[in-house]
Amino acid sequence: MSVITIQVDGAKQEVESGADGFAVYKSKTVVAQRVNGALRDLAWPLQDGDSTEAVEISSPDGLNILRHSAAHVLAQAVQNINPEAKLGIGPPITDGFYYDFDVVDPFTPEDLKRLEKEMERIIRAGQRFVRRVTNDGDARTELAKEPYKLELIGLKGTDAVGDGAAEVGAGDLTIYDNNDPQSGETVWRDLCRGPHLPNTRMIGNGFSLMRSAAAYWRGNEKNKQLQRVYGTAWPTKDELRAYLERLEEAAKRDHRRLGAELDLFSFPEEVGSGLAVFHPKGGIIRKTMEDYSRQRHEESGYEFVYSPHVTKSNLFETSGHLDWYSEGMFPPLQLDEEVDENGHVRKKGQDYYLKPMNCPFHILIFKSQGRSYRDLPLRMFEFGTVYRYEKSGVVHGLTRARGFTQDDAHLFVTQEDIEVELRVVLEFVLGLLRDYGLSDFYLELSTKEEGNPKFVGDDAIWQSATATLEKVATESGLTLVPDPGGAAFYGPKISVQARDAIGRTWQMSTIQLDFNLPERFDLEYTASDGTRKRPVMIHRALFGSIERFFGVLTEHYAGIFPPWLAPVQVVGIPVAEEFNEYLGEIVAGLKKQGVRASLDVSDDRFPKKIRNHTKDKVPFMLIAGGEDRDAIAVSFRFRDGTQENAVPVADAVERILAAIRDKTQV
RNA sequence: GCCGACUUGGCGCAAUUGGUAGCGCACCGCUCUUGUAAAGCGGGGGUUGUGGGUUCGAGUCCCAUAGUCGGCUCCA
Repeated sequence: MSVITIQVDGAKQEVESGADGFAVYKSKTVVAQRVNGALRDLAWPLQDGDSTEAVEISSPDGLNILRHSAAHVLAQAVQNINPEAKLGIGPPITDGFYYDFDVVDPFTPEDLKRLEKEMERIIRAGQRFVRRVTNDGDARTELAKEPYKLELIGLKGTDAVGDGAAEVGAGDLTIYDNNDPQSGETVWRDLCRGPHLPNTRMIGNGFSLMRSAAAYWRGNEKNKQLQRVYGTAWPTKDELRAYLERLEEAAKRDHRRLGAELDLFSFPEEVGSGLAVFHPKGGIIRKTMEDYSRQRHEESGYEFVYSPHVTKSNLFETSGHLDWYSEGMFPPLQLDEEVDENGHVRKKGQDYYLKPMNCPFHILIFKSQGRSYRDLPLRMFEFGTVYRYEKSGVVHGLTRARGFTQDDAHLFVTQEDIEVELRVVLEFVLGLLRDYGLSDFYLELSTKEEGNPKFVGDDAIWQSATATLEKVATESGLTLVPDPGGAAFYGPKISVQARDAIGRTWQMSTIQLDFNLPERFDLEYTASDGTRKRPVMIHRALFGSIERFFGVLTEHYAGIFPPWLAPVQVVGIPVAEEFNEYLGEIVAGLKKQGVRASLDVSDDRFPKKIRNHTKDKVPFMLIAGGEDRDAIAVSFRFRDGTQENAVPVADAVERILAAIRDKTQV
């Protein structure tokens, strides 16, 4: 036997010729190897001079391999139970995997249970995943009964593969056989570029099927819907359990659930899908958010404007919205048409639309008089309520509604001022988001997609606008992620993405440059040299929509709002009725200073009162009995159950006022 | 919009194969109430989302419709 020299995890090693990953890695937690930078099965034979690195099951690559292998096992289980099922694709995704099937009947929850059992059987059998190189012709014969796989073979090597990349890649066309370890027989196969776990046993018991849903083949609405089964898979049962607990935790802070529990808002069926009403407690939070936003805008040179909710159609014809986005608008109200007895139109009617955007109104305000360079930058701000006809399947609590209020501003600036104005706006946006308690950001630069007719306007203008945005974004020091094709139809944008308390990211603020609408509306100002020039518009919203931001904050805080936002900031809880008067005076004093404080004089007993207000997530509970009254003190209790006794009243009041004033969390 | 599931007092849930709609919390009343996450007793409240149908009989089966949920597509 000859000997070859290879690099194993950076160290030189001599091994027998023909050795593979199994010969090099003995650890059971190594599931694959990276050979000369490419992910390979452990069974991949190593050549002289190769460099190989171990892929641990718990590494990002390892988890993907585990999950992709679990997807194969799922597909095998489906075809074992229903041989007529046609295979779509089955890639790993964040925290799990899915596989798409063309089946006559959609999967039921009972089906999923049965599939899990069958998967367990396959996993216990310890089937080997074996890679086999094939070619177009052979693969087509072998997979003749799999129409979707045949389509993928035809797409091999093209960009159109998209999600199918797990099946066919740039290299050889490969099929993975699942071989029974006893008989050596191939029991199942799938077109796949791999790599895979050495055998199914390594999937262990850390997997679970989560749900089924329909999904369009290759993500295209015009294609047939396949039935998708989602699963999750982890190296160990404990990690699976921890994952399910994380989901449970996220469900607990779902703003739709907290909205009902804390009596913040609701979506009455009588009003319509996606249309919220805010209850008094939610109303206080919302008003506080709005008041603070107004105050900051005022301090930063914005002027406040107002515009109506409906307008004649010509406004949105000029803006271009009716051309491109009429599907997203509520249908028109047809007014003023008069028809005579013969059915002939005597007076032509007029279409009115609910506004899906505020910008055209602000533009009209700009146009209401001749503008000079001295007026610029002109910053118009409005809490503008807009209505968008979201498709019925996409409405989602406050985060995707059909009626919502944008904290919308439009800045009219000279070409020369764009950069400095953008910088100021970005700083303003980030500062304000921080005040509301979000602090972990990155930026996304949404640009135009070449060749897509959705994007209007001159290429050169797009390029310079994009370059300016990129420059400002980069200078902010935050991470900048490209988002090709994500721009608005009228211009590129920066969006601020914020991570919440449990690490989820939300798109918050957007700052969009617009060279298009000023053109369409023929906006002009007189420059210092007397010439007429066209201003540039910057669209920006911080919250995006107040409702959505409200929902995000609710989830970020899990309903435990910081005192300045909490609907009830202080509750006085007397140990017994006798102390109502003593505590009542303290509460009255707080109220006089603008604190949202109340005294619990209900018939409930003392412990019940503590329970009630803790559940309501009131930040400060002031408790008083005989000891406290004698010392002119209170017992200061917090919603996490901690308490400080014998706090002098003046100290307690000062701490409450400070927390509210400084917007700190307690 | 597409696929699937779901909808029972304010909220969370029950109701064997179709056979008298129940429970907890909340609410109302009374009694009690000085120390840290649920006092006791009593009471009211639902034509089971809505509209049709099948049946001697429908919360339960069928159709339609509204809404919700999970995905897909979409998100100016």
